[in-house]
Amino acid sequence: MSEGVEWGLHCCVTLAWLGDEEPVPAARLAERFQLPPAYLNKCLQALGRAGILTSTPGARGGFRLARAPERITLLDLVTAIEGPEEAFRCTEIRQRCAEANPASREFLRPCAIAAAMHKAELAWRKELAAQTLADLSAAAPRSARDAALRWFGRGEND
Amino acid sequence: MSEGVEWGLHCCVTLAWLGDEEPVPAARLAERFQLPPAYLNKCLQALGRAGILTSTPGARGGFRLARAPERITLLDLVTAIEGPEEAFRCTEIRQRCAEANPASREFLRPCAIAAAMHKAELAWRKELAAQTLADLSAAAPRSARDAALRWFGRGEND
DNA sequence: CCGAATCTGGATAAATATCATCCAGGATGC
DNA sequence: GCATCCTGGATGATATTTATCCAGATTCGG
Ligand code: SF4
Ligand code: SF4
Repeated sequence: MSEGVEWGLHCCVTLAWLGDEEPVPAARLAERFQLPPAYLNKCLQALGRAGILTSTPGARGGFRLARAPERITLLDLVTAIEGPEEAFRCTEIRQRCAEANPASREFLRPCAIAAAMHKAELAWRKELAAQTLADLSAAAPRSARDAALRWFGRGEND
Repeated sequence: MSEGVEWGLHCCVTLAWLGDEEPVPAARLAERFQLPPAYLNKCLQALGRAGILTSTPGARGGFRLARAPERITLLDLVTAIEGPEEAFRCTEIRQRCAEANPASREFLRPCAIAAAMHKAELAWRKELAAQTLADLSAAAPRSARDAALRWFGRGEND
């Protein structure tokens, strides 16, 4: 799984803590986590395209959550970064069997192997969809949240 | 996910169909699915090390299932090929926070993010562990099994 | 005992995906 | 106007996956 998922999760949790009063520049988030600014920006762009973040260009611009943390699931986030493809990609090696008969109808329906892997993938997605950003930010210790607020200079007004 | 998982699944289902009367050479399995023989062999070796297949060297040697298909789960197979690491690897970017305080005990316990991703991974593994090779070979259409038996020249005695 | 078949495992190379940087363009606020 | 900041494409570096090859070791059949 791409490293950007971890980055995106941390950034989103942080944005949830900060509230969406004013956007946070990508460079500032990168600085916070000591991540490569340009590449983190690419990840945040992906989250923007997925409708998880909204971006405002220009001075005093940046990123903020596009909707309430309660309505952003981990599945949304993972899908935005990793893409919608399943982990198990079937390459249809079955059809390459030496005596494969193209006329056979058997190859049209998904086989048991693909179905089994798909079922497991669904269980994974379901679990991710059951957890929201709000859960994450609530589960973190208060001290972590306070530290983030302080670091971003929002300690007093929130 | 590595392509070898699909190969391994197909090979194991086929081996389950063929029974373990006599082993099947890797080259023959590769021929069956039109896969690169040398690389497929590497995958089968991994299954061997994981205790899913047993290999017999020498003439008339090859691979066979190490135990009954009912006792080989998809999780066994996937883990053997993909390795035991979880998809989500935490790189502890939290500790890189600008004001990270090494003395803080907060960094010792796993954070909410890692816990959430781990929970989803467990759901995936659980689903994989619930399905066995026997389920797969039973779910496949009879014609597929018959074709495999015929192709391997085992149509008469099984 | 000999030779063909077959696995083992390490070295190596090719192909691909991931990670990272850079830059020109456009938008926004001061 | 100018500094800030996002956008998106091009490009390069690095890591992983895929694939090949070869020198042993083992077994079988004759
Ligand atoms: S038989 Fe199933 S797993 Fe194999 S190639 Fe076809 S769909 Fe994929
Ligand atoms: S806070 Fe959680 S997800 Fe982030 S680096 Fe630490 S353990 Fe990993």
